[in-house]
Amino acid sequence: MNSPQNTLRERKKAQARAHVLETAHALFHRKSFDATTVESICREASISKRTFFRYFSDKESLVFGQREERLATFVEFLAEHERVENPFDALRTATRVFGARYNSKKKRLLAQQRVVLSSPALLARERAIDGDWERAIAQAFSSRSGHSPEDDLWARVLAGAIMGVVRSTVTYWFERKCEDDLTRLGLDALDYLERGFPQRAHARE
Amino acid sequence: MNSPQNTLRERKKAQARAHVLETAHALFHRKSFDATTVESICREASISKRTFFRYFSDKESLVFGQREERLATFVEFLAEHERVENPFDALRTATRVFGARYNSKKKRLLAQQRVVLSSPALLARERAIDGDWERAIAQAFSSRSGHSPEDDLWARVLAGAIMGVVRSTVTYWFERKCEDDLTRLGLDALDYLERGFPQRAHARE
DNA sequence: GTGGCAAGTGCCACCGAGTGGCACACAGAT
DNA sequence: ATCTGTGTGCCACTCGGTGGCACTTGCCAC
Repeated sequence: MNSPQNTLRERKKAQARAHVLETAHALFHRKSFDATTVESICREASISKRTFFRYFSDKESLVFGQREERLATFVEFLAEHERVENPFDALRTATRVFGARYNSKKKRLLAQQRVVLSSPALLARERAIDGDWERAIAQAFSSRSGHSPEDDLWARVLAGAIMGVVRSTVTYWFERKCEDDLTRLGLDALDYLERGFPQRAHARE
Repeated sequence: MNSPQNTLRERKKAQARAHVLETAHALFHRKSFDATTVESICREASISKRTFFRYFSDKESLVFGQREERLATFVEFLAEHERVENPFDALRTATRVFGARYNSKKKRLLAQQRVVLSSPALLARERAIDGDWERAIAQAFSSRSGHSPEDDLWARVLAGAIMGVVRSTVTYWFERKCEDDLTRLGLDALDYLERGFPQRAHARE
């Protein structure tokens, strides 16, 4: 339909965008996100500030640029699968697919996460993005059964729990340098949700 | 130890702070959070901008001022109870206490939520604050048993799930004008976590 | 090719949030 | 009455982000 890469205009645009992104991340690496001003990025990339904000809506979207597309991919995937599988099976399938995908991108993801961790604003934004995912999940599950308030509540609470375990799992994975198997961690977390959280021994005396 | 309200200085200060808060919320009500500039608040409250930022670290903390204290209260409560109860029982007790507290403050909470909903920045910040709660919960549960990585992961995933269901539950409660019994909703959500999420009938054909 | 059109860019002035610094005011102790 | 330290006002400044306008440059019709 669109996303044409053929005309010279489009190619130049994409190239310029990529160039800005590259220099920006180089600067974030050298200094930190907060300590890097938009102006310095523009200087380095030989672009005007005004133009920068035509490419990127935010300074923050230098970091989270691809997330919207990722969400779209995920929503599509989920809508596809929840048609034939029950919610948890659909999520398990998603975990396998996306877990494998992330497992193979460890280096890039770790570098990105280093940037995110360096700025409170980015951490906040990350959580806000989780909210979008949560809403998407809730809607997928809510539309599968009737639309009574109870079903709606059930879907939203489940969606909240899912994003909660996903975020904490991924954070754990990052902290351990992505050495664990993300798919395994994710599937375990989903089992907790489906079958209930097991009690730990009460080790205090 | 501290929090002295006796000297004239302190009284004046507290009064000034309260006055700013009052006028600010009045303005947020008239216009919206984003459409209200700090300067206009200062003008209305007869205070200088510089002084404003000595009272409030942020424009946003005009809205979220009490949350830090709430978190402290909650953490204290949780630390107290997880010493003698298992995690879920402690959470159930907390749900009863805090649910009752919130149920009795519906009006104030709804007004505040109206403000929060009017600004994406506030919604993001709200989620960031949830992150603080999540960390606090995870730490309380993690310190109860050994500190093996597995226990740690378990505690953090549970904490993520808890905040996920709490947030979605409270959001639902707000959307329905706080007409439901918050304690009941909260306890149901906790049951989901402890015993697993029930399957809904597959209503599609 | 040439000329016109529209997309893309640069520049400048501007806004709003937040900070640093300094001079002044004022409550409280002596 | 005076000294002292806290709190306040004011000013200038930084940084992210926007509006507006002039200008360049790729694209397309002729």
